[in-house]
Amino acid sequence: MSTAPSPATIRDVARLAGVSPATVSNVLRDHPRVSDATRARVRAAADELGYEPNALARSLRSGRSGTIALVVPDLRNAYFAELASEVIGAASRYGLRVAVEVLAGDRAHEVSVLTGSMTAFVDGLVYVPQKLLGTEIDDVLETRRAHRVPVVLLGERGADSHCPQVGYRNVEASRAVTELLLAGGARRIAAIGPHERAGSATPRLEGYLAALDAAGIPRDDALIRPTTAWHRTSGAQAVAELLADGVEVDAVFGFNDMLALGALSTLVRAGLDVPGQVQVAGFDDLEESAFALPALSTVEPGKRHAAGLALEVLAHLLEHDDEDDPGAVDSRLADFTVIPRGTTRSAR
Amino acid sequence: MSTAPSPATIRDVARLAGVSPATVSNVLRDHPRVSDATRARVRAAADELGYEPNALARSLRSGRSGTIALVVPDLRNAYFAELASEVIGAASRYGLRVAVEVLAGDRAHEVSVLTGSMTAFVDGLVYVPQKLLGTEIDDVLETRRAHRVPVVLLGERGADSHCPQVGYRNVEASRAVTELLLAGGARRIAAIGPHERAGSATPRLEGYLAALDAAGIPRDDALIRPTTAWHRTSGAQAVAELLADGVEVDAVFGFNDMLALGALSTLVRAGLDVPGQVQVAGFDDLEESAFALPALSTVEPGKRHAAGLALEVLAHLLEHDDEDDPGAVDSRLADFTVIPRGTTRSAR
DNA sequence: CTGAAAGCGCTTACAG
DNA sequence: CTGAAAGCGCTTACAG
Repeated sequence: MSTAPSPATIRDVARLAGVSPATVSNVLRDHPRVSDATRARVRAAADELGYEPNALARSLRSGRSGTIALVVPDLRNAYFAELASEVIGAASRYGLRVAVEVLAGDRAHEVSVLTGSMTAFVDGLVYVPQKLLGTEIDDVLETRRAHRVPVVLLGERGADSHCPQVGYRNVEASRAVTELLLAGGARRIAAIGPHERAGSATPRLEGYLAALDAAGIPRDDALIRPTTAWHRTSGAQAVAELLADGVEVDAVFGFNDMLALGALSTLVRAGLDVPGQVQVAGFDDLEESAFALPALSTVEPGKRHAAGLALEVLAHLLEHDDEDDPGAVDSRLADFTVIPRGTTRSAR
Repeated sequence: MSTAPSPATIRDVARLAGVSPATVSNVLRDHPRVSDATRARVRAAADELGYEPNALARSLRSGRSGTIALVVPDLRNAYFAELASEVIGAASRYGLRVAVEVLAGDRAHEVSVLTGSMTAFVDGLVYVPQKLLGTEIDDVLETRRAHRVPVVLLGERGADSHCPQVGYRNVEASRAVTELLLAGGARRIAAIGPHERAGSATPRLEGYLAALDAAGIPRDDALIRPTTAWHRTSGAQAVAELLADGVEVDAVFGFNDMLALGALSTLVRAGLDVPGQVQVAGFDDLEESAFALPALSTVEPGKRHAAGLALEVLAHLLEHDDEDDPGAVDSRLADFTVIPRGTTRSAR
């Protein structure tokens, strides 16, 4: 107690129980072919010594840790926090633990997280790329592939990658939520959030335009307000500029809930009636959105579904790590749900 | 390329470079006593084979992984998400990676996260307890201690534990924010969030009562509204009940920002003027709070400071793992800042 | 049912 | 400056 004791090893337990380390190992992993008497003796010895197997050694020898890593851009962003919770939930259904690693940095940091660190200790990876794009991802993940660690991509940035991917029906969901606005009588819908970079912005713009097109409404570039940062402040500012420019507008579609929430706050502060004068809709269905005033209409893209699909694919790869054709891409899309709330007018 | 290649090992590199594995190891860890010629040959061989050291083996042998685990209750809760980001930032300043593990479950799950899983692969632990209390924590962490993995507790639940702890000045901060309400002219301040269970509720109630006492205002139990869940909905409901009960109130102190935000939304929906008729203040300074309408007055308890202190203590233990007296408790408290915003009236 | 041996892939003194 | 040897703590066939 006074001198720091070395942690007990399997050999200590074996010696105390009067058996071999192999037998201790068999008892501890519930191997059937061990006599009850031996089993009891080993258990007692292990208890007495407070023995806990060294997970590092076990993992090195067996090649399995029972844990996967989830690599996400940023937990301060509620979308990723909620998605992470879904991934953790889905993993537990497969008996897998999750270690979350956060990127929140530059490209070099993203590369170092993927090549080193925790990802080296895990059996598989669910990866939501931040700065890296399709083919770069494949290059960086070469290391993981060499070590037989399967990777599943979650989100839209991995387009050209050879990794299996799970994503959302961005075009369709975006179109559906735009149609909710149209059904409420909107004719001049601002789109907040498009940009040129890879990711969800392009398909969401496409869905928005498709809805307008189907309704016979021509595209008006004055209503399309680019923002690369999809934060609350960007949404607030984009709408403030829209109003300052004197652009006529009767609805706002934020490409994610944060943008929509920022837009909503600007509209309310400006004294406009939502949804009377201006309707608002977002994309993501964050928990917070239900509590906005008025409650934000949005589309739930299928976070839980996507997390479930990602784990289904990953669990499959974990089982059949050697047989698969490395070129085979297994891509799946989650189901979405439009959620009308207080910021939209109900259809007639 | 067609048959899955085994990952290259240090022996493969050694063979190709015509040296011993020990030399390869020395080159890769930038050991100085290696000739430039050998160094170049080893580097070339490693590149050619796409060699990446097996972190598991390295860690087993060297006893260091360069990663710590952060164990937190729930990432959906913005407070923990923001705290996690601060811990990650602080760790990077010590050259440490962070693997986040989420509890979000029952006691048994909390125990299993602490004893097994990723915590077995890391050099140290920053742990924000959820269900476990002081002495139980020590029992569960016996395993980590045996393996010489230092643990630092973050938060208020570990009171009786022998682990070093970092926390907030709950009483003082709570008193200071209550005094902000008093300075704005409040006399009937509701306290939302007290409960009997371990944690921050008790000291925050104490701070609230101390402020009232100093101002010569008697305690009124009708204004003290217990809630165990510190969510937005609980805050909204508590205030709704307060209003329904016809209790006279001119200010609300939510024991965290989520409660305050819920309270604020109920007040605004009820048509009350904030801060004209009722002032509101919270505790935590979540990013979201600055964007409420009106912006929420609150107290920043020192999340970044606490994260920095936790890492300072942990880094110290990592350096001096054997010399320390296991009974020594190193507790530190973070500095707080009162943040007046739109939900309080400025003092005269 | 149990044990001796080999080995997972590294790093660490220790010789030379 | 470089290499042979031992060993981190386990698990895994393989004998018996």
